[in-house]
Amino acid sequence: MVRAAKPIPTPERTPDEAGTRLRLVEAAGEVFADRGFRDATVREICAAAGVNLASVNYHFGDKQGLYVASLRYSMAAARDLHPVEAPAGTDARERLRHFVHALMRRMLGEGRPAWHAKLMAREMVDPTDALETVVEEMIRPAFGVLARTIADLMGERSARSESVKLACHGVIGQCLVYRHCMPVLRLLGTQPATGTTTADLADHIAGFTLAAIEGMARRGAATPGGGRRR
Amino acid sequence: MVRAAKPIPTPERTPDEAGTRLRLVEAAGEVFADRGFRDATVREICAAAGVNLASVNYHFGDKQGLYVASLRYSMAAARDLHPVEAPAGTDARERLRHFVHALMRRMLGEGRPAWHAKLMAREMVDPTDALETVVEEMIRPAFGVLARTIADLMGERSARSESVKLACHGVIGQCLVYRHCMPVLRLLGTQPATGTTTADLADHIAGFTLAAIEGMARRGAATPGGGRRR
DNA sequence: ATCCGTATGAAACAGTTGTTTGAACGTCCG
DNA sequence: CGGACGTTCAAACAACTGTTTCATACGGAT
Repeated sequence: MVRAAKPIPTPERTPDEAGTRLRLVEAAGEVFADRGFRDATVREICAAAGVNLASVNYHFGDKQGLYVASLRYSMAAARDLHPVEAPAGTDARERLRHFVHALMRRMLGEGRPAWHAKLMAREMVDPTDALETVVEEMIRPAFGVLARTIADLMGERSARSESVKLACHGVIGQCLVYRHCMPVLRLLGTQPATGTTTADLADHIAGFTLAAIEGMARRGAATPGGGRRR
Repeated sequence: MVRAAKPIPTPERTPDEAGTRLRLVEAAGEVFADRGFRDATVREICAAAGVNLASVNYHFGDKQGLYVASLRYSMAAARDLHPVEAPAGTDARERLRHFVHALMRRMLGEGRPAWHAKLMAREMVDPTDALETVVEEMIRPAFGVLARTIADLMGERSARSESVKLACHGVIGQCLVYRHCMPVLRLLGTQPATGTTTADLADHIAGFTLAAIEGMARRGAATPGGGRRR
């Protein structure tokens, strides 16, 4: 009766109220992350959160409402814990390194952000209506940071040139493989050696990318003259 | 009664019998590819195949049986249409180019192999019991081809060295991004320009990778101590 | 204390799912 | 002809899902 008038009661409660709502979002994030939106049942989520079955509909309207809430929550956490933008004034090579490290920590991070990347991976492979939000609030800004960095490294004036875009895709792909394909790598036996840290992987990817960009510039400039990049 | 004794009646029928069984596998491949295993309903698959609802249980035991059948079917198609191994005697650079082209055609190919890569993508992001089969029959052989090629390019004796593995992951990641993230790229507006063909993308990835490998070799040779950052 | 809006609880509802059932159909062989 | 066999069919089943319902408990303002 009262409830019908407001499917989602309030966008956010008073800060001290960290009860059912928050526990639901956190449990949901974890369950959605490793079961997927459809496979995850609200019963399982509620059990994990220790709340009543009806709570999700009361607080979030429906299952999808809870899903986008947990998505937003995990995006905010990732942005806070692993910002992709380096301090102003950092040179392009170090900015690239910084970006790759942040992205890799997002991909392979432990704890809360652990399911962040899983959620995103699922959202990419089979998108829901929430994908647009994710792209606009999370991916587009990060991509802009990367594109400007790459453009600087390549000596391109526009961060929107085709070759910059391709290089960006390459960087993202190199990172993504460790989130999207980890079960495969494990079965293959090519997962990073036990001593290898996330930072080691990030260093390799940044180095690989830098070598590629400089190498391609050298090759492009080789015929006319000895034009060196640095 | 008779059926209980053989959940999956026969592995393969006589060649001319290209009826219910084949139509089911093909319809299932397509539906599984863009709905996912759980979201796809046997009702939808049967409707698409124009067969009775009970056929899937009769011919394949259960839904999962149909799933692995369609997975095998699509793997075989991809292997036949886009072999990753270049003719014997091809030099390493050209072998890399060949591999990347084949992989990219698998990822972005039209028609039958279109859903092959989608199926694989889903299987990687959220694996079922079938993943092990996929890895052994499909991914491991292909990975071996790539690893030997990269090892040759890097002048490494062993295709199993850590740096070879990392470079392989990089190549695969660069290709994967176009399958796993296409909806994101579309929303971002960074999807390949309209004139860009799959072959163009493959050429870029191969060139990028070659430049990276050669650049890293040069850098390593320049400072014999091992030019490590950080 | 009483009232009222918010929140939680247990149970039920309605729809969809994979799977099973038992009958019908066609075909080959005796 | 007449069973036997492999296959298809429409209908039903049992389990599970997201969602709703209505009753109850709590907490502060009157």
